[in-house]
Amino acid sequence: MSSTIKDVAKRANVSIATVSRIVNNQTGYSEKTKKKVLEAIEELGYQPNAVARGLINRRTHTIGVLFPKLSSTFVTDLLSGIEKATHEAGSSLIVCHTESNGEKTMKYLQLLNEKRIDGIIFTSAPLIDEYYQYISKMNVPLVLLSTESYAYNVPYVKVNDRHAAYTATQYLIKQGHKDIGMISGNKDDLIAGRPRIDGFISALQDHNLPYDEQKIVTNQGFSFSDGLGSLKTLLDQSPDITAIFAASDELAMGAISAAYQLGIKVPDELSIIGYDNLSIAEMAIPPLTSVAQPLTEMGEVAANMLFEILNHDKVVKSRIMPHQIKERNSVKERK
Amino acid sequence: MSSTIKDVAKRANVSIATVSRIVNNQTGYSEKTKKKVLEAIEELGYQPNAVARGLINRRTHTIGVLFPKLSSTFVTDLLSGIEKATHEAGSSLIVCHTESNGEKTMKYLQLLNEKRIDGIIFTSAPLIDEYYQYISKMNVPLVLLSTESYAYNVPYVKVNDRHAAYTATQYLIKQGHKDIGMISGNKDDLIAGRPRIDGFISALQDHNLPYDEQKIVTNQGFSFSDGLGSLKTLLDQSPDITAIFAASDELAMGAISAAYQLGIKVPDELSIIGYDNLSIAEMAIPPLTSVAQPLTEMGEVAANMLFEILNHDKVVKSRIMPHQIKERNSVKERK
DNA sequence: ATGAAAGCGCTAACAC
DNA sequence: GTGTTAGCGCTTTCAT
Repeated sequence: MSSTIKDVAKRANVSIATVSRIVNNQTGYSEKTKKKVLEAIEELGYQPNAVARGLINRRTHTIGVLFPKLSSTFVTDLLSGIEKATHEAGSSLIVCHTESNGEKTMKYLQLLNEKRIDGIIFTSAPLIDEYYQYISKMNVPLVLLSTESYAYNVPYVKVNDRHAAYTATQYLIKQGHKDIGMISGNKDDLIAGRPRIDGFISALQDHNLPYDEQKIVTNQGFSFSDGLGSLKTLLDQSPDITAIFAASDELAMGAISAAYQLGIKVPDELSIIGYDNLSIAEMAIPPLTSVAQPLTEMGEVAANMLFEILNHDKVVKSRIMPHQIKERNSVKERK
Repeated sequence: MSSTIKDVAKRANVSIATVSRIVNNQTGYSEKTKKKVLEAIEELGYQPNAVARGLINRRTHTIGVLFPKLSSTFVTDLLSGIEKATHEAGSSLIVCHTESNGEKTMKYLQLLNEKRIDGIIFTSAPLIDEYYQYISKMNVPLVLLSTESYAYNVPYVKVNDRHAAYTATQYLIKQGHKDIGMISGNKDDLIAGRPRIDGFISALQDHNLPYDEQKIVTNQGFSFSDGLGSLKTLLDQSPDITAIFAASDELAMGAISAAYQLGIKVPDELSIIGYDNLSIAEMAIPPLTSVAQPLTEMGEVAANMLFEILNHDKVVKSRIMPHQIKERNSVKERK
């Protein structure tokens, strides 16, 4: 049904080469022919076939983004930034939800390869050797988002997790808290788990506050249900704490819910600070103070990096994004 | 860098036609050649070029999904269902976030057309004439998700909003509430706004409960901040209500937060039921009772519908998905 | 069972 | 300023 460049050429009484030149804003035609061709295009409702273009130009104007199962609004925020920047750059986005499953990731990578996408954004998961090797062979640029690689030199966009955790803990300390606990994610997760724990411990030590292992409860992940279960454990281990740093907002929400069930008043009896500043933070009761990551902006930056490489062949530098405390009402000053 | 069918043919000492047959599991070659070719493929790491295939087959194995800005986890749930079914069907998904902006939608539609995607899922927004006409010209199948069209005969997947709202209200009534208010979305939204209001009113009338306009507060949208502002208005208008039906979980969360600020105890002094059963519902304090829509499943169903049309040329029937009350602790029985 | 060749819709090099 | 032609990587007749 849809017409081709041939149809346009025929209708305007020119060759397909001329049509191509005009469609691509090149030079080498008179104003008169241009007008004629444009009219023919209009009349036929001609839209260039991006598939044919992709075949010859070796550029599909499509990029792929991979992400594992994550706290949902975390993903949405990242994604909407990526999507925005991608479309502004005239490309489109193929999303691949890997469910933190290695096999599936390889399948996706293969798919993206067959589709000859222009580049990849790899999100929130460790870039293991197998993936890296495969992507290298694909020969397309790669940007890491909300993750980084210690083994390979791949540009990334993320906040400094250790630093952000330090800031959060320090905030609690400045509010007068001296006995502080942490509900953490997976301590074996070297990207987001461990650094936040390290930042927490550093802050305590730098301020000469007591620290021992009983101050931390670790979990499998960063989810609400992890947080729900962690509060009691933490309180059992360290009954005297007056404040908690939770390594994600969902963890914090879980802790708040658990506190409610236990009859512990937040923030009067216990202060809690979260991490991420998702939209759920403002819905909490009380509204959750949190370390904000600029997720949407991070998504945009990552996508723009990719296009920088793609369009200008530039070597890009990784970006550490700023974090900041978003104050709400879940932390109380302790005199 | 990546090799082509030609390279494989050369390496295996056969013609490209033979390679093509083997790759596509057709007939017309000996086991011996097959083995030879498969080896060559393996050695070269050959992956067929989907772009070239798309050009000749007129099938890109890519579908597009359009959605406006929405309560974020609502989108994620829908999206993950679509994504799952799409990849299981061997296709990929291009996401287009339209921001409820008409102009942008047309641009996306054009883009999807140029990319020659196989089909479209149109989500959660009214299918206006301009879109419908354009998609018709594109000549690709269309499925509506979480929306429907009264003007055109387009298959859709959604719950019966009016019925679901009725169920929610009836639940409140069965819990002994006689004076019930509603915090609604946009009353001019004929897809999700109006039907829920109608369902609410019907339930009241069917049970001989008093109804007047003061019982309902309408909003621009379905957001948390809409809900935050609505509670006081509703209580001012109708001070005697003991229960509220909120037309979305975010609206409900907003109302709960407002109640907290006002010192009103939920559910002891005021019961609240939400709509959607998003993941935030379980994070609320108290956990929010809500009318559940099977969002992920709806996404899967919509995608599968599209593939049904695409692969088997079937005429598909619209699907009304079941809703159900997910009981938590925000509604209290009133004796 | 296998190969040669045409062609999908387009771009770009070359010719005039 | 404009047209002719080769070819991107593949599938599919049509021969053999």
